[in-house]
Amino acid sequence: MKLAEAKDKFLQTWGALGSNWGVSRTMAQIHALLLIAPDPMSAEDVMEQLQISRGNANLNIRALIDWGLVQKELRSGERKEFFVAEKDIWKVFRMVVKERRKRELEPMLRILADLKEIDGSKTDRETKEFIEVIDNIHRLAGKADKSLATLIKADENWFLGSVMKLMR
Amino acid sequence: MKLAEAKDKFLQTWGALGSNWGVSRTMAQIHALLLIAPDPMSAEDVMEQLQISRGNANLNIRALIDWGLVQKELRSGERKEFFVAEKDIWKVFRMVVKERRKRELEPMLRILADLKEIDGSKTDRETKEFIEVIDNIHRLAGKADKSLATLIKADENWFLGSVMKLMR
DNA sequence: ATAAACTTTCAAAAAGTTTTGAAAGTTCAA
DNA sequence: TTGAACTTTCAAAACTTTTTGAAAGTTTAT
Repeated sequence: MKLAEAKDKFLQTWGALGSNWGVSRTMAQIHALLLIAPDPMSAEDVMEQLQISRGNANLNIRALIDWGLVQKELRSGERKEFFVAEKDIWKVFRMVVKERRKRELEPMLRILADLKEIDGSKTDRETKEFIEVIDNIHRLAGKADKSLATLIKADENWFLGSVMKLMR
Repeated sequence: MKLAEAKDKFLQTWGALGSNWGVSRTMAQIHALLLIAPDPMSAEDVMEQLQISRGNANLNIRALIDWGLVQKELRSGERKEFFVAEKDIWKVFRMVVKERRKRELEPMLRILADLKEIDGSKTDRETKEFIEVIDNIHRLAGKADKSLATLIKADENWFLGSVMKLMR
């Protein structure tokens, strides 16, 4: 396989993966592009390489910065902004987990806590079943939340090393 | 909060969550509905409660069965099919992880292995950077794959218990 | 103050995804 | 067999998300 072909395949694959991870297709592609770029790229460079519009490029680069996956790099004497991706994949993974925990898990925990406050006799089957299910979900979600909080802070080798050893 | 209101809120919340997890909105709502139902429900029941069409109900119930989240239940003397959701949330979680591992992680691992086969001098910066990045991703993805394989087989208390203790 | 070099915004268009519902298919009791 | 009771399929419609591109905004050198 030629380099150009491999690069393209990687952009496509990373893009597809992204849409399964709450990161939009283009966002993931821009990230992929920056990941394999040996040097910082300007918005213009990104637009050209991925054949996307100025607005689209701008929007998604901004989102990547928001997620903490890309950083601006300014050069003295240049007005243009350049961008670099975080290249430590373990850090990227943690960033994504962190962001999703904030956006999804935390709101859900609040709602579940609310739902348990349902009033009425815990005697009829419907109510009983409902409370039981919500409670189970709430407990698991709580544990997951704590585990993720720790994972977010953890060092790669330490984490994967211990978990995998543990798992024999 | 009244039971009916709480149920509705739960259906909406679970539906929204689903779309972040590779399970379509309606699919997740049907799952939620079955989760809190004290008894098995027929396709007709689901259609009525969720106000969705026959085709939609059928398609998504089938998908849920595919994912292993819902099971058919036949009653002798009745031609209609009834459906029950898996109510053990930890099992549900494992099922989802298992399915996504198969659908996303495994194909990606194959592609990454391929991408490393790139030919050409590892001397120029572009090629070097590319191989380096792909290799890092491949290694992390491999570790993740192994960890997930173990998690899928693990028992809830054992898993969360040990990981959380470990994480202190 | 001006203009060149950029970045940001946003409404409209395109693309992608999900849902519908009518028609076709299947199963089973009689 | 037949037909009633269901389930499945699929093309078209509805809805959602993403992308575009032109216009507006910002910054900096002169």
